[in-house]
Amino acid sequence: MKKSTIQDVAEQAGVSKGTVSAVINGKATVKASTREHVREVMKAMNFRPKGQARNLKGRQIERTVGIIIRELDNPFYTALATGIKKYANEKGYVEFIASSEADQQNEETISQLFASKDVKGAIIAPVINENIEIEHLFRLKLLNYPFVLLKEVQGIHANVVSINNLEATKLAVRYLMETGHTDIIHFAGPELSSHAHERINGFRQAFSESTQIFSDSMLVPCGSQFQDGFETGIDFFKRVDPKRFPMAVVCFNDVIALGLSSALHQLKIDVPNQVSIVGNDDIEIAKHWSPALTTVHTPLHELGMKAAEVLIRHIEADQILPVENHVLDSELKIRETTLDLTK
Amino acid sequence: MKKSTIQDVAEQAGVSKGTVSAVINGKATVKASTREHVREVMKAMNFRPKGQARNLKGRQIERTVGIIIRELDNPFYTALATGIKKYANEKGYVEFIASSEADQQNEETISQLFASKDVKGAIIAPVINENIEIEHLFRLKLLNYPFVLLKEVQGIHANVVSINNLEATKLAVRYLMETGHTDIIHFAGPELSSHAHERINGFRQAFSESTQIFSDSMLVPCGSQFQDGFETGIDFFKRVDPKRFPMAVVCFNDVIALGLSSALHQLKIDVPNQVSIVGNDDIEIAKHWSPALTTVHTPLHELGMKAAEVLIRHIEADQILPVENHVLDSELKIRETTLDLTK
DNA sequence: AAACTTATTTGAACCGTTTTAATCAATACA
DNA sequence: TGTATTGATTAAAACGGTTCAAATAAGTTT
Repeated sequence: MKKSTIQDVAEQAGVSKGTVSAVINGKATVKASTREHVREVMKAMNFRPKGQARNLKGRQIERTVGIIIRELDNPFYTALATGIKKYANEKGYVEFIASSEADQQNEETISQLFASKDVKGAIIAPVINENIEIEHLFRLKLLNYPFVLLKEVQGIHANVVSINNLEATKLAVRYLMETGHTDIIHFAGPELSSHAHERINGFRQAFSESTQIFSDSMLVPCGSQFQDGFETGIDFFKRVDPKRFPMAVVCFNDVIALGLSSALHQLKIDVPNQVSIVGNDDIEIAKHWSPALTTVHTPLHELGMKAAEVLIRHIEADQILPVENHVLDSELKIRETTLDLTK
Repeated sequence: MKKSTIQDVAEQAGVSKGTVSAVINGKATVKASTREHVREVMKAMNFRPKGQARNLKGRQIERTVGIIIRELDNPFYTALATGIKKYANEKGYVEFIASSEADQQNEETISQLFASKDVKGAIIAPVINENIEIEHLFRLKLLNYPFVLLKEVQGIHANVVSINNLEATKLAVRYLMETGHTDIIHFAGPELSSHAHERINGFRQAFSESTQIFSDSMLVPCGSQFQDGFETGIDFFKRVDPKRFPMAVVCFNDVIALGLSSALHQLKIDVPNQVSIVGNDDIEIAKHWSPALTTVHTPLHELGMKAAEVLIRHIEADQILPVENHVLDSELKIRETTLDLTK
């Protein structure tokens, strides 16, 4: 069954397209009785005017940006989106958020939808996995569609605004070393996550830049959810000889760090006196947790603002601007889950 | 400066519109050299084909729904959106999320944008305040645009899927009464929030349905953020005579309940032995908190799923369907922050 | 070199609205 | 009664692309 058009309505109602259009747009020129009649026909036919056609005529001055995040229920992304929003709103833009749920195909679909709906530009947290597909990004480039990636993607020359994950983890490890820790391990993130890999590399690299020696046994596979941190924490520490304390755990993210904290509490292992914990991200709850979590603050807000700034500049430029690449630095927030052994 | 069109590009490149179109769409029929040349002209002119015009021809089978939430960085809404997403994705829909930041004007702008971009329908968490504006909702109705409200709005007959806030709070109070509490107070939400009012009413009503007497002094203005709960908690309990214990606090939401928990911890007041706490919403962190928070579980997931189900049914119907109204019930989750005095 | 093929390109029709000048009808004015 | 005036409606021209049959160009075969 074909969708009805304004033409169909006009015929059915015995008036011209122009009149129907006037009714749709609430123009005062149409006679009350005609308006009523046309409205009834519209209802009867369940006629929904096509927005795309409506916008065609007359310049559209509307300002919109799209954001493609990877997970909806991850505070990491909502914090990021909040940063984007702040800058974008100041400039009069509305933003639409969509989540790829870490699926390449979804990312592609969404990016094409943004372009096809004349959302003016997009900020994309790209899905990264083994055989990464970037054809859709090339398609955007072909359309001169402005976009900013939140992570470098091999094979495409595009705007990037990103976090220095490597440096972030090095910051954590370096601090622990400086405060006298000699037994440092890493609760690592998901196998597939490139963030996780970068953080593992940061961990390694911190050792190679120090006098301490790295060993593979320092890497404990964990995950990214609270439950992962909790379970891995129980599993690991229930067979650790208390004589080994004090030791320190650098966690892939705050959420598993909190899970670990919870596990240690249950095992009656004292934080930070027996085990020091460092998180990563500095999510909202981290500073409210008891004990407050020492963590590497990821400047999500700044990341979002910067990405929005770059995007909007590119959207509004008359000419195609040169590609930009910005890397933001993290900052260590020392709270209550780390012990300074030099004191 | 007028935006360039495919026509401009064609003239500049010395080819026809059809050829430019073929280049844009990567058709194989165009000669390599021509393609290159046209691409260069496109770049030089920073030509961005208008998506709306591209879609005009050829049936669009695309499936999209929009969600208007009130706050981006509120897990309440992301949980809700996750529920919507689950159902919508199953049905092959992509969703776009936008936040009104509790601003009436934004809600209006966003809803019109959704309609104008042919997003097939919308789920709206409406902004409610003193002089509520619903003209934009009428405009949607005129367009036969399918939408579902997540809260009843006076003056408009539309689809609604909502939570029974009144009943939720009554559940909490009733439980406390049944377990022997006789000193129950309420940390109330923001002045302007209609949720907050409903919950206050629920609190009141629970008393009127019991033998205990309600008094205005039981209502403590608080807010909705962690910090609000913390500060109000300190302020209130630092001047409570310990002889008054045991007492119980029903909180507007989980976030302030956690803030209160934190405050009591700092004041060395024991939860639940001296003070029982009941939250509302059952956010993710509530069950991981120490002590785990007793709270009223708001079925956000179900709410989202139901709203999506109703919306998609209305989107896909040939005829205009009758308006629906669904109210979902909450459920009490008894954890560690409440003491049963009858035991 | 004529006759076929195949590779490119063109031009006109079309998509579903809005817009506006023009028409028609009804009423008011002189 | 003829002439403005006002009110409603219409018809045709946009809007900015896509599509596709037809035209043209380029290569191949005899």
